[in-house]
Amino acid sequence: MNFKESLIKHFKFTEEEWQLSQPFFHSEELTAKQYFLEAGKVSDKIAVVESGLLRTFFFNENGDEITTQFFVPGTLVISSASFNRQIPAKENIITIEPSKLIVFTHKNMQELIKAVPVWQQIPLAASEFKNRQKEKRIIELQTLSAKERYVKFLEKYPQVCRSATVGQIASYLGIDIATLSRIRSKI
Amino acid sequence: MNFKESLIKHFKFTEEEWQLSQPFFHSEELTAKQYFLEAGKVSDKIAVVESGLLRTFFFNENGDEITTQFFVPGTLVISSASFNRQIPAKENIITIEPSKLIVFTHKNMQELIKAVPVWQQIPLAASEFKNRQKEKRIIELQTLSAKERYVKFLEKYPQVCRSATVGQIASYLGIDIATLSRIRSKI
DNA sequence: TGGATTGTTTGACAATTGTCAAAAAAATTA
DNA sequence: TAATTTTTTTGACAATTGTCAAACAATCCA
Repeated sequence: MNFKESLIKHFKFTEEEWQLSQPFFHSEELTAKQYFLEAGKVSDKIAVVESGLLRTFFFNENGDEITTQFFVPGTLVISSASFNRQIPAKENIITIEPSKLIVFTHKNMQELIKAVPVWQQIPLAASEFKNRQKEKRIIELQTLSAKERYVKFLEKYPQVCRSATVGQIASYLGIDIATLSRIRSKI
Repeated sequence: MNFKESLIKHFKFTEEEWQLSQPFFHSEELTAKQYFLEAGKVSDKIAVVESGLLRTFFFNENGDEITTQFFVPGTLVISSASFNRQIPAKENIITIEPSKLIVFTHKNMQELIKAVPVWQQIPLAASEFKNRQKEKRIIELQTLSAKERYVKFLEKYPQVCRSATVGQIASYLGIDIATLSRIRSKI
């Protein structure tokens, strides 16, 4: 299901509303390892992934990269804190693979909501969806062993396992890279 | 800062808007260990904590209670999944101490938004706030050792440490109860 | 009050996970 | 392609965390 179809399905967009909306967003293609957002800058855009793969990361006090999110096709790429409050981002968002995105700038998003009222409901729905995702992730980190977390990750993100490095996945799961390598060798 | 003051400060409520809003919510006092929401039921209300302490928990496959959130004064008590989508809750919300709550029913909340438009912005703001909270919690679970998580918890929730049991805090931090007891004895 | 229940601590030990270093493999680029 | 860089794996070992069981302490009511 692509972006248009899911708007029609989940938010009852009409064909007309879809047509009216189009001028307010655009497509962008990023090559591998290109930044969508850099730490320290104010995020002025969000995007829906059409194809490819992205991740969010920051540097911890030891200078190690900590990956906190992966963005697969169909998901919303956003730094909530930076985009919603227009403050500098603490994290980076970068492509892992070449990716095609549907991009909404902060300004266009505001105008789109005014121009096509059905969009009013989207930010809350998106925020609540992210909330439910994070809640699941919290419970996994809270209750599962390293091996169990990896097994669930494999099930949920089989594509990511092919493109992301062991180091990226390890930091996402809160496991040491050598430990994850051993877990993988036993599966 | 109480509930009224924070609406005025963060959402620019006028005295009149506050007065108009009052008929749409009410105060409730719960004794210790009283349920605010039971797993399996559809949540029909949310609340702001005036005083006291609550927690969310569910049972894992071994039948152990897993505490996933604590609600201190000033915070919003909600099961997002159940309240927003009106589906049965997977988790319980229960008081730890006797608590005083400002309660909004699902029906009243809808009417309040219609009657006093300044409320329109609240659900999104609340959802985004919860998102930022959860993001912080994820990073703590992902990057900190058991001891570090407990130290941060102590700083953030000194009140909770006094009322909650070691078992509740341990499950919240994803630590075995005996291990947390040992960590505590060394601080 | 006293008995029962619930919660906490502790010991002995086991399992899991992390650290450091080096080797092997894979990816990048000159 | 060859050289360089990055990533992954592996070994030896250490530290952290979990398990099971028992003792101890605190709380709850009858």
